[in-house]
Parts: sequence; structure tokens; C-alpha cells
Amino acid sequence: MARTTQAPGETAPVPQRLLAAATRLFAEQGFDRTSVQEIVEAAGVTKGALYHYFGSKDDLLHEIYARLLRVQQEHLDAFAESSAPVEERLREAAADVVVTSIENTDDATIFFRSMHMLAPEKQKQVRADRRRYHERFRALIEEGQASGVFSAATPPDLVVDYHFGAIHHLSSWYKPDGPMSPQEIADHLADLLMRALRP
Amino acid sequence: MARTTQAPGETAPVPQRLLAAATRLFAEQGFDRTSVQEIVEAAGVTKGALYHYFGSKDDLLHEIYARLLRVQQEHLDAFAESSAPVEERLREAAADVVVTSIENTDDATIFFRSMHMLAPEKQKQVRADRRRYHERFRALIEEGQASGVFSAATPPDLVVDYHFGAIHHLSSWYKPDGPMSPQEIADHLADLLMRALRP
Amino acid sequence: MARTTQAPGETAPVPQRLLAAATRLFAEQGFDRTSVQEIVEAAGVTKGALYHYFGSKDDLLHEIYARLLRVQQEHLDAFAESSAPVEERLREAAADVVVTSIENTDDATIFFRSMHMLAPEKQKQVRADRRRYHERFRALIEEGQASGVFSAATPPDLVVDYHFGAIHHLSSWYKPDGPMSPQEIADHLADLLMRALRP
Amino acid sequence: MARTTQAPGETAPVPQRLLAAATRLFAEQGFDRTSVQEIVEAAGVTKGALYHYFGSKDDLLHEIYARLLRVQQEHLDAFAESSAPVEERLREAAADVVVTSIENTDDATIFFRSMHMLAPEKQKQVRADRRRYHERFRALIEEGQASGVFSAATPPDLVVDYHFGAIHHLSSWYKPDGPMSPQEIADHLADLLMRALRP
DNA sequence: AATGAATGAGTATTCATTCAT
DNA sequence: AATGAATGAATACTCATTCAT
Repeated sequence: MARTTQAPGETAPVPQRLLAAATRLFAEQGFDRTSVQEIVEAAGVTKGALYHYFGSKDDLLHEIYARLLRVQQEHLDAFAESSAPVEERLREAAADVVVTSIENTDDATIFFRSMHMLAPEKQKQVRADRRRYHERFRALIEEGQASGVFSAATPPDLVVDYHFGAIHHLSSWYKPDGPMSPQEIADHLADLLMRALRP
Repeated sequence: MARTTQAPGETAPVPQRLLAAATRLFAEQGFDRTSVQEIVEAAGVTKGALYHYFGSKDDLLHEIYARLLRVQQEHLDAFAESSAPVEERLREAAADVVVTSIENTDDATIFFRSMHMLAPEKQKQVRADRRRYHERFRALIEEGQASGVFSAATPPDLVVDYHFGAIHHLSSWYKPDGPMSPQEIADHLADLLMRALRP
Repeated sequence: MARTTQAPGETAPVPQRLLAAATRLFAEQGFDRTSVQEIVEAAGVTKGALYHYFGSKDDLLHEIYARLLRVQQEHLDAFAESSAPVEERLREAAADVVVTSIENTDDATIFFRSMHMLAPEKQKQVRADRRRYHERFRALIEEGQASGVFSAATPPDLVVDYHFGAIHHLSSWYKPDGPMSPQEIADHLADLLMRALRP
Repeated sequence: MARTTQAPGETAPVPQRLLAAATRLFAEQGFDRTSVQEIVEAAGVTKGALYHYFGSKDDLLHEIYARLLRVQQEHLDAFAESSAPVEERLREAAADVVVTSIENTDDATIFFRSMHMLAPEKQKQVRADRRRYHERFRALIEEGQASGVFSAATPPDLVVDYHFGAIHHLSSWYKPDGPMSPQEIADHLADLLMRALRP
């Protein structure tokens, strides 16, 4: 059995341990308030090791982004390509992004809070990836609006941003010990989107 | 004519100039990446002057929050207290918070991006104020749900967070030179909320 | 009845209030660690008032020295001029300096801890005053050594410094709520001196 | 020949150079008036190097204390454990502390002048160490008083403080180019103590 | 693959003093 | 006699990164 998704403890490869430590600390304290020293201490290695694997502190942040974007893009692609009716495809995609954002709370928190701290060229690339995601999501809405199953009263870009705002905002109020499960929250939020799009 | 709301130029009182400079810089670069030195240079005063009026860099941030919260709470109170039907009161409140957030883009950007950087006690107070705002907004939804003009399918807290997510997210995509005016955006977003709440 | 020695409360003249506040704070925290701001707040006035009466923070320190030296010199002069036998005169002077140092603990603490922080020219003057005191004290010892009532085994300067070391050291261990009264401590210390001088 | 006790010049290890520079400057100017910048310049290193080895400016001060206390405690222990008569043991200990204080004038000056500037927890530890020293010294006096070779007229704690006052005071008047050698001064001061204790 | 000493530029904050009023 | 706004220089400390080993 391959060790694919395991908590990166004492024995995991050094780069993973560094990334895991950085993710937790960036989410807890923010990027600027987390020192490289803290990261290497939490990962149980020294600075030299970090700079052996990563070119800079920025690289760690960039890698966290790439990881979350990769997961969410894969999920979205899968839903979009299904042959179900568009309202089903959108609902599932809309709910899924909520679930994956909650399942990767740290990544998602960092994503929205610290994107603007990336070096310009890396930021550009992240924006491009994000744009791709946004556009594929928007295409679903446009498809529904064209076929009449969704109201066309609101520009589709605005609808995407409305829903993504909720995702963005999740880390401001979501608590793992709250009364609703991630799936319940996802269903409710997807529901709000679908209701808003009713013709 | 009284000079009440003017851009704080070279002649405005020092505290206003400092606050204006800090607001612009915090929004552009983030709180942690803006140095006190930059602020005082932008305001054309010395560090001593800043610390004469503000106890710390944190105080500046806190004041920016308080200022935005004050405006939005006043507006919300006015809408909530009107005698119009609840769906009208909610729509107006929902659109207004979009407009004031756009009109004070810098404040709003800072608000969502840097709240977690405030010292714990100040953060606590801001959260309390924010909570008050949230609750008053939620009360409108509850009222409509109780009287049957709004669907009760979604817990009201979640509805508030859904809409506020959009506000939160605004600063990620809104550009003053975009195709829609603030009022148009506000109308669309309020519309989405009202449609989502249709029974 | 003249108000000569009263605690400088809210109604005492401003210079006294400032001096009293400075004395307490310098003794508690040290000269360098006490800010002018703290002093004026403790005295209930503003900075302008302080600089109206005192040329600088250093002046406050200098005044505290002068005050203690004045008292101790007066006492010593009185004892030295008495017509009692030299061993009595010395014992009384030796005990008295202990009592006045305890009665003015704050002044004494500041004296030994912060003298080196005075500006050079003021330090020079304090040293000169202190020297005068030292010499008059030494003269008593020399007189006793010459007449044979004291042992001449130890150079008189060294004897003076031995005894003054004890005074200097007082503020390191003396506690007002200790088991001995100031007078008892003074008697013991004077006793040690007299026994050390026995032929 | 091993290089064990050499002046830490340009080639000595960085921590020693820093400690030596700090010791000299603290003694000359006082702790608060010596800036970290001055220390690193005197040691020929950068601030980063200082903070690589010492956690704070306070740590430097603490290390200076520990160093002096270590030496003096070792010496006292050696004298106390000897099998000589108590009056000899006390005289030797009393003279030795004078000599080591003079030999480490800078350390001793700093000790008495700046102890109260240490952070509370570090101060507590120094006080505990100092107390241990004081108690061992006092034990010698108690032993002599119990066996009748010393007068019991004065409480032993007071006798210790009397003698230590002289040590404390040394740095106020001792000059290396004075007429007496450190050993002569030590003999005189030990003599005064022993004479004061004669029954 | 990894260490850890060292850099140097940067950080927020403090403070004695001045001065127009 | 007294205010309080303002200065400007100084302070201790932090940190991402480099590099010889």
C-alpha cells in the first residue's frame, strides 16, 4: 500500500513536513507574522534544509496555493464534464467547492488572506489559474441562462463572485464544532445559489 | 460652506492626514507591509506626531474599522427602523451595504484583510460591533421568514453570511473603471439575495 | 503654624510636587527608566510646568542629591562641633548617618545608584560636597587615632569608606518591616565601627 | 600552552568578544546608557551576531553576574571547607572577596549598580545565588560566635552586610593607581572586620 | 542533504526637549 | 504660570537570506 495521504509526522519527507508546518502557521498567524525560524522549528529541521528545497518563503506560499487550486480545478472539471443536466452540474460544483474549502480550511484561509502578499509574478500566475476556474464555473451559469433554466437577470460574472464571496468568507465564521456539518453547509449554500438563479 | 468632508491635504489637521495616509497605504500594501515611516512620510509629519495622537500602529487600524462600522451601522439602523414592508427594508439595507463598501473601498479592503492582525482586545471589540451589525441584519431576515414573505429553507445566519461574503469579496474584483456603477452592482447583489429568499 | 514638612499632595506648590514624584519614581525604577512624562503625570501637572521650574531632568536629580547632602552635612557638623569626647562624637555621627539614610531611603537609594548619571559638571559638584562630608568624618577618626583612643592600624580614609559602604549598601537589604528599628540598626552599625577602632 | 585566559582580541570567539565589550561598556557608562549598537561595534561584529548568541541585552548582563558569582562562590567554598580555625577561615574569605572584587572591578561595578535593571525572573535567580553566598559567609560568623571566638553582640546578618557594604562601595573609590595594592586593601578591610568581631 | 554562524537592512516605539500660545 | 503639539534622534530587537563547511 502506498503512503499517499498521511499526516506528515516526524518521519515524513522533509519537504512535506515543511509545507505542513508552514500551512498551519500561515493560517494561524498570517504569512508576514510567521518567521522562517518558526517554520523550521515546527518542522524539526534547520534553515539550511528549507532553503535546500524551497527557493524562498514566498515559494512555500505559492506551493500552498497551487495545491488548493489543483484540487478544486480537478473537482470542477469532473462535475462540468458530466452529462447531467446543467442545474445538477452547477449545484454539485457549487456544493463541492464549499466542502473542499472546509476540508482544507488552512489552505483556503491562507488563500484569501495572503494572496496579495505573493511576489508579483507568482501572483500573476495564481490569478491566471483562478481565472480559469472562475471561467469554467461561469460557463455553467451561462449555459443554464442560455437554455432558460436559470434567470438571466444577473450578469453571470456577478453570480460567480456572489457565490465565491461566500466561499471566501467561510474562514471568517466557520467552526468545525458548529451545529452543521460541512456537507449541510454546502447544501444550504448551493441551495441559495440555485434559488437565486430560478427564473 | 463648512469644510466637512474634504480630502485631507497639506492643511488638514494632523490626525486626519495620518488616518488618510494610513488608510491608503494599508489598502495598497497591507497592514504588516506598511511601515510607520511610510505613513508619516505620506502624511508629511514626523513619527513623534503620530505617536502624539495614536498610541500605536494598531490604533490606526482600529480607528479605520470603527469609522466604517459606524457608518454602516447608522445606515442599517435607519433602514431597519423604517416602516416599509420587510422585503423593502432588507433590499435597501442589502444594497446599501454594497454601496458604502464600494464608496469606502479602502476601508472595506482593510477591514476584511487585516482584522485578524489587530491586538486581541481590540479585535474582540471589533467583533462585538460586527456582531451587533450582523444581528440586526439577521433580524430582518427572521422577520420576513416568520411572516412568510421569505423562504425559511435556509438558517438566517447562513443567509447573512452568504450576502456578507459577497461584500467581503468585493475588494477582490471590483474596479472603479468597470462597466457597472456601484449602484448597479448593489442592485444586482441585493436582487440575488431577494431572489434566493423567495418562498 | 508654618507648613514646613508636609506630604506634597494635590495642593502643595508645583515644584515640591514634582520633586516628590521624581524622588519616588527614581528610587523605584531608576533615573534612566523614569520618563519625564511619568513624573509630570504623577505630579498632576504638564511637561511645560516641569520645564518652567527645572532646566532639565538632570536638575531634578541634582536637587535630590543636594537635599540629602545638606541634611547629612548639617547633622555631621552639629555632632562634630559638640564638646563631647571624640569616641562619643564619632559614635553619634556614625549612628546618625544610618538613621537619616533610612529616614530618606528614596534619596539615599537614588544617591548611590544614580550619581554616575549626572552630567559631568554637576557630578563634579556633588563629589566635592561629598568629599567635604567625608573629610569631616575622617577628621574625627584621625583625632581619635592621634589621641590614642582609636587604633591607628587602619588608614582613616579606609575606615570612613568601610563605614560608608555599609550606608551605601543599606538600600540593598533594608526593609521598613524588618525586625529591627532604624535606631537599632544604627546602634549596631555604629557599634561595629567603634569595636573595629578599639586599640 | 593552551590559550585559556587571554584578552579577547580580534581573533577570540565571538561570544567572548561580545561579553568583554559589554562588560567594559556597562562598567564605564552603565547598562541603560550602553546601546547594543555600541557593544557590537566595540566587539567588531554585527547585531545579528549578538542576537545569535544572546537572547537579549539582559542576557549579557545576566551572564556577567553569573560569571562573578561563580568565581566568588568557588573561592568562598574553598575557604569555608578548609580545616583551619574559624577566625582564619573568615579572615581569608573576607580578604579574598575584596581581592576578587578588585580583580574583576568591571564585573563588580556592574553587579552593584545594575542588578535592579535585570528582568524580574533573572533578578530572582541572581538574588537566590547571592543569598547562598551570603548564608555561607554568615555561617562562618555564627560558628565563631557560638564557639566564643567572636563577639555575639551584633546579629550575624548585619555583620555580613556591614562587610559586603565595603565590597559594594569599593567601586566608588578604588583606583588601580592608588597608593595601596589590592592585597593591602583586602588585608586592611579583613582586619577591620576581625577587630569588630573581637569579643 | 544539511548545518548554523553571520549579515544588514528594517521594525515599532520612546523620549527629553522646544516653542508658540 | 502653564499648555500641549511637535520634533528628531535614538532604542532594542527581528528576519529572510547567504555561504563555507
